[in-house]
Amino acid sequence: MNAHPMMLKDRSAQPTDAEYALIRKALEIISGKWRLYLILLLGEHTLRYSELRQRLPAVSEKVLAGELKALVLLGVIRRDVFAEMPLRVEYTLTQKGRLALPILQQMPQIGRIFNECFDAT
Amino acid sequence: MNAHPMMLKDRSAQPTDAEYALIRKALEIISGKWRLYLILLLGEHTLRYSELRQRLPAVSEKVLAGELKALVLLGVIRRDVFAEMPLRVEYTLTQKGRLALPILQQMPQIGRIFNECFDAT
DNA sequence: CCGTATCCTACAGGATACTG
DNA sequence: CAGTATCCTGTAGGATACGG
Repeated sequence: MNAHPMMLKDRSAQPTDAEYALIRKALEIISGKWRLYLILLLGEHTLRYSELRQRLPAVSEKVLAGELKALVLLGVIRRDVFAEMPLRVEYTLTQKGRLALPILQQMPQIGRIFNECFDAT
Repeated sequence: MNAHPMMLKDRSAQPTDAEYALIRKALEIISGKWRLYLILLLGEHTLRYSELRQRLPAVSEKVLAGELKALVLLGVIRRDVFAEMPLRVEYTLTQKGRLALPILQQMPQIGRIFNECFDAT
């Protein structure tokens, strides 16, 4: 493993596709108004669809369902259906999701840094 | 400092505005196709406008200038103008930017996790 | 060299009604 | 309960030409 994740050789180097692709993939995971928030919620407990809805009052059905589907496809979360009556569907972080979680949990800290009002030099 | 950045009290808790606001702010810093990449580039050296252009061949003038302006406004980077001939303009991370850098440098690792092909349970 | 100024398009995100 | 199916809108991002 390299010491520095963004190691470019010299000042005139073009961004390599490989380096940039990792960033794009990372952004795909967390981008959008709700994706990162969903991941952090599911980092604490497995939750059902209706429980997620309660925690995101502002998001529409279509969007929530779509984001969940996207996160499943990306391999961040898993969807488990229990054929009970009434139907129960639970969402849980995958192993990859749990691996990424410690890094993603630092994101609010970024927000904290830029809300603070100290010298901006 | 709390052990857990996203600590909700119980399962029926609504997301507090404060918690979600931190996430929104963090996303504002890194979202968009180029913002995070720009920050990581400037985490290595101070760069001039033309040097940034060379490293982002695919981005248009308007977008690059706009993203830089946004990052200045957010307090992530600083813009220094040197009244030479020809004109020189340099972009550098602010103190806040440097504070956030170690966390942001972990983002490519997220990309790496989800490019790997291991069991996705 | 270091950017604006215009114009344009696709798509993220939302409101609402309906379904297995 | 756990979602689709439609329809609609704003804006992020891009192409290109011009300006200090």
